[in-house]
Amino acid sequence: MNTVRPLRQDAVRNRERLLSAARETFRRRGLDAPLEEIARQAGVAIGTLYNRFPTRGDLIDAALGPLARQAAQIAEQAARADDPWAGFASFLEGVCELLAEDRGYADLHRTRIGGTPEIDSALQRMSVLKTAIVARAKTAGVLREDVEPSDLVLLMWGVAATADSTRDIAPDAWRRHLALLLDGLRPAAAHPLPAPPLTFRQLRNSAPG
Amino acid sequence: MNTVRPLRQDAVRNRERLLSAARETFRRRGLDAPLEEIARQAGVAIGTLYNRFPTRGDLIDAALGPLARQAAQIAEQAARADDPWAGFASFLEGVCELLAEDRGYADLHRTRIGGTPEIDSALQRMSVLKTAIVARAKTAGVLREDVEPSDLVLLMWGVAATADSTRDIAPDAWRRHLALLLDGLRPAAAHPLPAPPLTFRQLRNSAPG
DNA sequence: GCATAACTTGAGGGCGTCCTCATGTTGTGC
DNA sequence: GCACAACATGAGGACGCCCTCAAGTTATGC
Repeated sequence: MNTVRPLRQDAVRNRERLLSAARETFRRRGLDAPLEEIARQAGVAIGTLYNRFPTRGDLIDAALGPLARQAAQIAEQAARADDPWAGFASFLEGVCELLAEDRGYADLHRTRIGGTPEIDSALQRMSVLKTAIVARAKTAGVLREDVEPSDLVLLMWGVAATADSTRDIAPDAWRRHLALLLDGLRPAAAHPLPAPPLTFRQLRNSAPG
Repeated sequence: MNTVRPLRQDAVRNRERLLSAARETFRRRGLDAPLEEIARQAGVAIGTLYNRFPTRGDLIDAALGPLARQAAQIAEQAARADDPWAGFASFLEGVCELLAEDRGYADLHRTRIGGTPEIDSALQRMSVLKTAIVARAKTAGVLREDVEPSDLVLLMWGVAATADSTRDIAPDAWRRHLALLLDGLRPAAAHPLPAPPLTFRQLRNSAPG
């Protein structure tokens, strides 16, 4: 349990540059973007990248931590909203906005790679808040009773997919998709659902594709 | 305009095997599956594959033609249904079923690669029928007025994405997603939509990802 | 059966990406 | 300013995939 030796100044600078390049590249190309491109954009040799971040996961964790925190913050704000429906809707809209703007975050959201405590705890916190937001909306009678938090995950994956396909051509098209979904989530619209909701276990094991 | 010389018998057999392997592999791995895997599964050298199908597109066209026809058939049946809503819903459900079962068809649907007349005309026919199905449901008053055929494309992409992520773990999860969407498409549920629908032009230029 | 065109084969060059490591460079503490 | 640990570098091996082509094999028509 010895103290971590501080980085040398040039190393700090290069780390900064790498993170900035990683954020940008992951945002545009997703989490499986070539690492060599990130190094090039950072103006640094590929070896330096591997020096600082031995695995892709390490770089992802360091680069996307802030985004995960931002997502948790969105959930917190939504949970505190005066109107339960407005809170519920703004949660979905806020997260989908992140998903639409950042391919990297969308990948993270889908595959939950996060190994670092920072990301894990942020995602955990968001998950808890999501459950609370759903519960509050249900008891207020503004959300249909038969939807579960796990459904929201599926729906957000769907919105992320349309956002992905239309990003370059109509960056707001996903809002239409989401609006239709929201209308389907209101109690007035409810017709019986044909399949059981996903369990947490199922959700954990899905989507490495 | 000379007649095409018939293939040699062994060539015919290899072609058959290649198509069968391609259907299977595309179904499981999507349209960018390694061609070498298809050749291997067909029990044929890679050169033979390139001999018969010079480009990936050629192979896709030949392998997925039947599926495109099947999709058009689904649309035809849906257009002929007695109940306009049932027809509309069965169109979405039928196409989504294809998308969920076959990653290759989902890719085709997203990227519209088809160069062969067979696929092109099938997709074309489906597009026309889709418009008719939407129109009929609207005039019957069972579908909200502000949705356009192009919206259905987006929604289906979304369902395909969730199907993709849950295929191995809960093969019917997408039905829940679709059911929620359908509820959002009913006139009773309608709240104003926040963005204009995609134009055909926009749809054509989207999603090479 | 034979000649020949049709077909098959798989080694191999090209490419992009991953990751390592020997070598060279630079910041830091004394 | 020196010495040394910390760091940076980029060539290069490994891998998987693409696609070609010279050489070998086989079906087909006579």
